[in-house]
Amino acid sequence: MKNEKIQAPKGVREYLPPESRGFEWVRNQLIAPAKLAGSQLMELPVFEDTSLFNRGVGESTDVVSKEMYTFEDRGGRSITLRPEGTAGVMRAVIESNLDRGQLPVKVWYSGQFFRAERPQAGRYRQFYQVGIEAIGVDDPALDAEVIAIADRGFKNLGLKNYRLEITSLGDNESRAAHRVDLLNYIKSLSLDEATTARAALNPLRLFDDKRAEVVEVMSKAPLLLDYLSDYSRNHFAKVQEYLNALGVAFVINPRMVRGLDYYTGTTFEFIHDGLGAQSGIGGGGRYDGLMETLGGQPLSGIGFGLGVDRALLAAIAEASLPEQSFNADLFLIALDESAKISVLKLAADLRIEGVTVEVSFGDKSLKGAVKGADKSGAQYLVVIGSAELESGLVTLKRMNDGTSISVKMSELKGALA
RNA sequence: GUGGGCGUAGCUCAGCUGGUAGAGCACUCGGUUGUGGUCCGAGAUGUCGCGGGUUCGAGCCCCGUCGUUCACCCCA
Repeated sequence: MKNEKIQAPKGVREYLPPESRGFEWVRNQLIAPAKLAGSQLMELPVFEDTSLFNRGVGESTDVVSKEMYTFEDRGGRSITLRPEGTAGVMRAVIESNLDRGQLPVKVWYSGQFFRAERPQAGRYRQFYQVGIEAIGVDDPALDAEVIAIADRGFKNLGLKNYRLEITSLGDNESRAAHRVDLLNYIKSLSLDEATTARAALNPLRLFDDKRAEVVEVMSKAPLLLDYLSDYSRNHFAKVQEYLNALGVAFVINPRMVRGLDYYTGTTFEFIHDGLGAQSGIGGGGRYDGLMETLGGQPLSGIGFGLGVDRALLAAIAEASLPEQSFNADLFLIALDESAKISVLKLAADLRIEGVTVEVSFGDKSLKGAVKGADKSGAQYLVVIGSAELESGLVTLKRMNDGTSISVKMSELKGALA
């Protein structure tokens, strides 16, 4: 009776060797600019009280209304696997009073997020993001810096075939004025029921509809950018001025819609053209009311989330992923049982010195073991048997050209250079 | 939640108008005593996703189901 194999849950993307090297590299490259800018790590739980997302992300969003992994724990509490990162950061900041010191609070995070969507190219039920948040200061220069940090991350990957789109969603005053006119405009259209329902939840969402007829009528709809208050307009103009000064290329997309309700003011998205339908590789924006909504001080903040899975796909699409082969410096083979202890000890000693050493295991023939050394990509090979143990001399073989020299076992490290 | 494509050896796939399965790569062993890559030889491996139906006979046809993938919706 054979046991059935267990598969990974639907929609998860795993990164196994050797591909995991690319994933690791991409994640490190994406977050490096944030560290250079003074952000510090925040390690957060992957599950939170469900109400955090209901309140923070917004009940009207698809993310909350139909894509959350929500379950009851053994104490009867409603728990949700985090679908995004910002709400959790805010919760932790408020809970631990991190906003009582020097502002802005600057943090970064990295990890898994979960949305119960139908999987697709570049869209997974468990996906990886790196992100930053800068909380407590409403300065357009900070907006520009945050955007530039994200842009730098993508440039670190060698990506070229992407664009940065920005817009401003304005302050409450701006949006209220626009909303009246937009709703009136939408009312004048003859839209189907489902679309009208969407518009009632958030009229801006209609700008995101891909159907040709909807795109057509919405092209004449009033744009939020034309309703910005003086404060918001000046703020947005400053952001653009700084981005230009920093040499960060962008286009203004007045119809940009984001899927989370907390965004206000500066909002941005990075779009890559080589990924199929799921083209967004990162996005973010300012959120004025979020802290207060979650029970904290009325502080503004700005942040972004970058999709590691999609950034990796983009790097692969652009062939910008560097060769990430893992090469040990040295490969050791024990010829017989009597040499095993010496080999293990030698490997351990060399590793303390910072040398990467692999050891052959198992009852392989010498030929098989050397073949293993070859496949490992190790630069050098040493075989140890009774002769070596007696003389203290080993044959150091350079694998790429097959040449070898005789060296003292105690001087191996120097010979590896 | 809706729709399309695809499930055959570890991987990539072939398999004619239905006659109880194949290639390449990878893997293991060998080609004289303690040294890989190339070459040569030998070898192991599949409940053809699963269940049912049609048929003398199904990898191939039909139905269902599960998985996977792409797209809609939405988003990283």
